[in-house]
Amino acid sequence: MPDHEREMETVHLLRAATVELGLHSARFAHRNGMHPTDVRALIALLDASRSGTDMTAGRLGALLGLNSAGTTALIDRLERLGHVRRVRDGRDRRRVLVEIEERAVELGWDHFGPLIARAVGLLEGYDERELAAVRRFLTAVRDAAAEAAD
Amino acid sequence: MPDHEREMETVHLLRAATVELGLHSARFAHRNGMHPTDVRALIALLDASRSGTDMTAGRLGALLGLNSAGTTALIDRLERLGHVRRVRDGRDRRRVLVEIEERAVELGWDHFGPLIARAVGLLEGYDERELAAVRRFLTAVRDAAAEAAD
DNA sequence: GCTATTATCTCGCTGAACGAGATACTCGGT
DNA sequence: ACCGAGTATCTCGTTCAGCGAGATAATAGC
Repeated sequence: MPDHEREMETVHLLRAATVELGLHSARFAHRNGMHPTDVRALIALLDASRSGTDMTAGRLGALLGLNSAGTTALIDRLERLGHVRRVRDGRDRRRVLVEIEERAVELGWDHFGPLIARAVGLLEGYDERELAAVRRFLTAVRDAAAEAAD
Repeated sequence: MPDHEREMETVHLLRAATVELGLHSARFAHRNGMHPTDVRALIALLDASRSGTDMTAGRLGALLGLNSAGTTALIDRLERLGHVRRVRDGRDRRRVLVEIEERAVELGWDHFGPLIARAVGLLEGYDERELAAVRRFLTAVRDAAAEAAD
């Protein structure tokens, strides 16, 4: 049986980093009178916006694992806080598009920006092979966790 | 202004991996009739057990950011499911030590074991410098997120 | 046009977590 | 040895996120 010590310790490091990032996200939520789910919703909206897709209420709820009632309540909360707005889809008027407000984007950047900048700065000191190693590891972990969904 | 493209994409990868790991943990919770907080509690108990520290009710609640009422309810839930047991501390009889049951450890290993094994297997293909790069990155991210707590 | 399907919302309920305060135990000072 | 301050946990009543069931509104197929 081989010696897995350094590899195992690295996996623990990944978990520790994940926990701390979760706590950091929870602080953002708390500081702005929100819940973890609300933050996840904003992140999903930013991702959609970045990729040019528009987000409907139903799709958002499905992404977060909420049922329709919970989704409505979620969007109500975010709308009340001024972080999103509801827009009826003109093509299919059953659908409600959820759009993120500029204010929410700035709020998120204020909180997560410094951390992101620091991580980017760190990686700038890495050579090509080191950066590739990090990317390969993160990609594989992401895919492995995603695959386990069945 | 420098080109941050590859570094920024790597940070997005980290976030994606974090999200997927969170979902994987949520599946474990759901599958066993538990809530995210319960899983976090079990992880904290495993960490304490690994480092030989014993965990009191109060310390557990503080770690998870719960107040005393919530902590009592959490331990009640875990005890009802047979995952932990309460043990009065002999030295300071105000304190309640929370000990994890072997059954819960096995349950966790069944769920997270395959993912951990896969990550370890991946890292075995890395040379010394690549592994060090991954460890350096994760350590720095963990510390940066933890430092932001104030 | 009429029916089936899809998207969202409303209502009533359960349960996690909170604040306030009760209870039980420990420890330092006199 | 006692008393009061401090500490650890638990109890009670409340709030609110999320669920299940079902209502409402718009679209699509025949």
